[in-house]
Amino acid sequence: MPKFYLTTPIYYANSRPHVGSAYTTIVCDVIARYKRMCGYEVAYLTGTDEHGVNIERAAEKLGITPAELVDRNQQIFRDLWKLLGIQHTHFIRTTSAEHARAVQTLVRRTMARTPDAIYKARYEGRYCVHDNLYVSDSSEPANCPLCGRPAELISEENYFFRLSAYQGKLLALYRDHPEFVQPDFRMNEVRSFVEAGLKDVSISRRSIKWGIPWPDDPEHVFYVWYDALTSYLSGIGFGQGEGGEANPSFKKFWPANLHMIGKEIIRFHAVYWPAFLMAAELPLPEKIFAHGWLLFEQEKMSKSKGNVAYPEPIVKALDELTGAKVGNDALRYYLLRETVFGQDGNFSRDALLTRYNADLANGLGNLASRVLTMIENYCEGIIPDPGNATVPLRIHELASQPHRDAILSSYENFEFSDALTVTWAAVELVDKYLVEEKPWVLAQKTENRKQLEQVLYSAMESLRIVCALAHPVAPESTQRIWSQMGLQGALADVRINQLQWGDFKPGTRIGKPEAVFPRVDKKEAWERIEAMENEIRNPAGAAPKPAAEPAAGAKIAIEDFAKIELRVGVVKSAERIPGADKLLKLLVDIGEEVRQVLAGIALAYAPEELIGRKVVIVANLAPRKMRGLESNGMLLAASADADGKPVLCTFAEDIPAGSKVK
RNA sequence: GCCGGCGUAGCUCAGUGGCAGAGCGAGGGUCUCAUAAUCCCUAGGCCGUGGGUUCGAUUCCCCCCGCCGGCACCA
Repeated sequence: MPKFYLTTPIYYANSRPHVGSAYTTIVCDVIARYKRMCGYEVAYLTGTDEHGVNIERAAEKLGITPAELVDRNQQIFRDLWKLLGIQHTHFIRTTSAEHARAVQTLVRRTMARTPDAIYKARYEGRYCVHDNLYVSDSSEPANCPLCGRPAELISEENYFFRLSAYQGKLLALYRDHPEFVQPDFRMNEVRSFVEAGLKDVSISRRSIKWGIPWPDDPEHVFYVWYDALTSYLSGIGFGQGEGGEANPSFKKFWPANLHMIGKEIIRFHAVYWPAFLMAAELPLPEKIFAHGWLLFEQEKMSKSKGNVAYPEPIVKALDELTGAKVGNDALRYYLLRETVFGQDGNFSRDALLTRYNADLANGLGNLASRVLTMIENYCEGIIPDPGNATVPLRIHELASQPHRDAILSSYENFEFSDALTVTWAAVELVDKYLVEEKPWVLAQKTENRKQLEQVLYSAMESLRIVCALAHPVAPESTQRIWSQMGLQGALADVRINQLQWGDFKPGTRIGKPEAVFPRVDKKEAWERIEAMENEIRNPAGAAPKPAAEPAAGAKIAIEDFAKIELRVGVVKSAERIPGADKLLKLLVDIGEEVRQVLAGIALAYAPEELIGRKVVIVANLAPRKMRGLESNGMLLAASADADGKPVLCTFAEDIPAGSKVK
């Protein structure tokens, strides 16, 4: 039996999952179910990334230990996956003993096989706590390229991975396997990133405790990305025996056929990860697919905007309002149907409810209902024998092998929207067919019996095939229709690539027809979802959160603050810098001198409107060069979140330039 | 600034060198097996602007405008 091994990212367990994580996981589940129906033995790994400063700090805030925090959060992930019908076969926690062993085994193996791949050196630089990312930018101050938050300054002895040595090998990999990264435009982005040159990366930390200890050097703890990526190995059994490959499950499933990720973490998967594996002399995964983001009502979801959507309210609200278990399939269908996979997509409750009523309730659900009712009423609930009547041409087209194969090929290429569009075209066609043939009229006269039976058989057989083709996306409801049609066993066991017209056995006794997708009132559903979302955002009894998240982490002493010299400055001149989008060159009078300060505020402020304004300057910041120009100081500005435009600090009353701010 | 993509009916998007399409929404009609479901008809849209190639361009090329992504850069 051929194998297929796919993974979701190992989700960071510092908070609960939103629809974005659910999206990735659902997509993988659809692929996993599809592959199983094609006869593959599937290993499907997901899990939680439970180490790092962020977890430490989040736990500290709640007054619990990191272990307690991640225990709690990983359970929320598991519960959600259960609610969404996710059939993962493996779940890895990075705090588990077997994972720790795997990480240590991997690094030992690497040092044994490629002795110069890992070395110890002093790291002085910036680290983004939020994204667990070392910021390679050597300028000062540095900010995280992912989230834009200021990176924290750290200086410590670290183990480094010699990524710089892998530029040529990675480029060769991309050249020989252009399918390695998908979609293709991502491959191009990755390639140009690597062509621009690679720096070595730190893969250990000394300053934190909450991590996996470095073998024979327990002062060090593994860098979170090295730790987390290794989950793809440990999750299926790596880490046993000499070299780590003794486990039969690992032998069977590695290398992964697919790492499904969001586009924001492509660099780690398409650059770091293959380099880590090359150094360890392990086979590389076959494919990295980076999908787009799910925007919420056209905006990027972000906690600070308060527009994070969670999956649970949608699923539960639909289940409650319909009195049927439909929410999960509705969400899955919507996510895969509405967006072009790979691109950014929009998540809109209104569109979801529209899709539910139009495609699921009025479409598939109603078709099942009308066909089953007619079998019940006109054929005593027994599937009729069509004899050797030819299949009506148009129906036959949709049920034919080329058509089936077109849908399967869409699944194969992760073109879920296409697969569903074509599958649902079959639903429409059968509806049309019924209107044309009018079985309810045929049933009036006994001489039409043969034709009636042929029509109803064709409709049932089409419905059977549609259910099978839609099963990976809508597993629960298609199974329910399957059972109502009198078909035995699990639809999941059907070999989707061997579907044949005519396999529906005449004489089958159907089950009791029952609405699979009851219609919902959109307004009512919308309000119910909204209410449940608010419940999650602001749990009853919980104190409302302060609007601005306090700078994560430990308090500083007054002496620390005293090191910072803040002064009032007056902007004397301001001009754009050629070649820079965001940067302005300012001359600022701070009393005893006029300083040249560069500030990244060009998107928010026109140069001319700044002249004469009183601003706050960090006066004792070390000079730094940007775009070839020296900056002597830093302008203070506030921004709502990572994407927000900066707003300058200013004064309501008058105050002379040079005054100290404290 | 560099690289890439996009700009088509109210909305979401397909699409091809030669009569501009689908779904949703809206309007009208129809059937009655069905979940007030199905099915049929109806949108006269400068296919972003301006040039060019061509017998002919929405589809090929160039400029411009607007939007988006990656890199660089940045609070």
